[in-house]
Amino acid sequence: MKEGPDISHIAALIGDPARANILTALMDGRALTASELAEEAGVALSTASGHLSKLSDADLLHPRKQGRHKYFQLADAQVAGVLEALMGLAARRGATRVRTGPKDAQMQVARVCYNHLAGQKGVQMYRSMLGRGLLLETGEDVDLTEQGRVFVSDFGIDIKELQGGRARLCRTCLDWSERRNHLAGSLGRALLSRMEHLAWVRRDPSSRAVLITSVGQTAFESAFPVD
Amino acid sequence: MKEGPDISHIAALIGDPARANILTALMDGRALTASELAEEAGVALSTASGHLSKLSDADLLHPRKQGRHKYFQLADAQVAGVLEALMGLAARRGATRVRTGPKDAQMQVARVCYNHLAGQKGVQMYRSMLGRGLLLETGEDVDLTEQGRVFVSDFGIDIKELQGGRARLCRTCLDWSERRNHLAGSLGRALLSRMEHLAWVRRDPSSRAVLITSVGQTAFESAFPVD
DNA sequence: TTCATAGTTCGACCATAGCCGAAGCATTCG
DNA sequence: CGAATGCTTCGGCTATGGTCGAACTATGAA
Repeated sequence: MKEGPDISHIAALIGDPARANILTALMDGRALTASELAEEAGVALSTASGHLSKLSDADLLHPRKQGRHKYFQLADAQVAGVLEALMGLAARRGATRVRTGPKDAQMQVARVCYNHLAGQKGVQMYRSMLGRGLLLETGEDVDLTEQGRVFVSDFGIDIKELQGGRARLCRTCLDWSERRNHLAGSLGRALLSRMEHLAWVRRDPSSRAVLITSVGQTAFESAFPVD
Repeated sequence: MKEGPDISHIAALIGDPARANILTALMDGRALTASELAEEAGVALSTASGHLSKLSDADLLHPRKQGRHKYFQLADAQVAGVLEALMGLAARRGATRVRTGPKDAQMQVARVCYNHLAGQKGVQMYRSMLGRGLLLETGEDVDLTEQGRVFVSDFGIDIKELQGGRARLCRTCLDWSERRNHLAGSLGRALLSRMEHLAWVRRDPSSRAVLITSVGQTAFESAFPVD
């Protein structure tokens, strides 16, 4: 006896029905707010808040505050893997998910966030760059790899000039419709600007929507493919 | 809400410290008795018995009665996989294990159980045959594959003759020192008898120990290799 | 500034379930 | 046939922890 007690500790965290609902709701990698998770779990907000603290303390969740919201995400792929394995054992399906997002279809596809690209296309670009080794994700923040610098230069962007300013080159921003990261920072701004210049995209003057041209459609997909 | 509650149910089972101790003690695939598991978990036998029922009801454990003992084993590799994944997350080590087995070293290596081979060598033979597709394991019981029939015939055993008798051709028997299965049944008996005839082994007349000859040592390893 | 929304903390309540010892079966051994 | 061992069931105790509403803090909007 006196063994490592931690497997039981973690399993006990997952073992509460409310917490299990929270975790399964986050299984697809999105980030949800405390209120949404409370509803998902079927408990009061105060109760959910307690659960979310425990899950975060145990490093199963990764919380971030954005404005007056607090978004929660699974801490990493390993956590998702454990949940996956448990689901395999449980062999049950039918978790209902919250479908959340903006009403306007076009805004959901692509829009401007401050001055960089957001929406499905923004997330796609981020994930593509990450998956192909152009970006390095380190906890909260993100950076360009050497390979990424080459790619960006080839794209027609002068990195040295960007780094001159006070703004951070790369930053992550949580996409509020996709609930995933996309790229912000001066590089994010430069990429959108460059795509406008190449006539890949056109900004709708009356909204934040970004329209993708037919030439841009093809070019974007080949520049930022996702598996 | 109203989601599949089962991931929480299973996780809650693993989440109790006593049950987690029981499960980790079984992680290496051995089978242990209720009493041993009670000690391992650090609880009274009555308490452990309740835990073991719950784990068995949820199909995490596979119980078998043998004589007046009741042996418990992890239900399958998937269960072990989930525990493994949880341990990876918990990143803790140091579970102490019960070291159990007969005192006599030679008996532990190889001995006769009824009329078939038991001990390390018996388990090795069983696992080798299973791993190489000669044996088919189906729940409680076991059977020869077509490939296995060829192998056994080549070994000099007349299968048709064995099948004539009332006894079952293949049966599993739980090895009390290794706590794993080995092969019993008329085939198990025939294999031991054949190995005696080939002078691979010699039975100690004063005990149940089986002595392996030097020629047998080599031959056995090449006939029943394990990775 | 004032109001509304999002989240946290606190206090009180209460049910679940883990725990043990004692008694009851079942199986083997002498 | 007892006697001993291994396990299960039962009853009663206790504590852990999940739950909510209400009060409080922080951020953003009007």
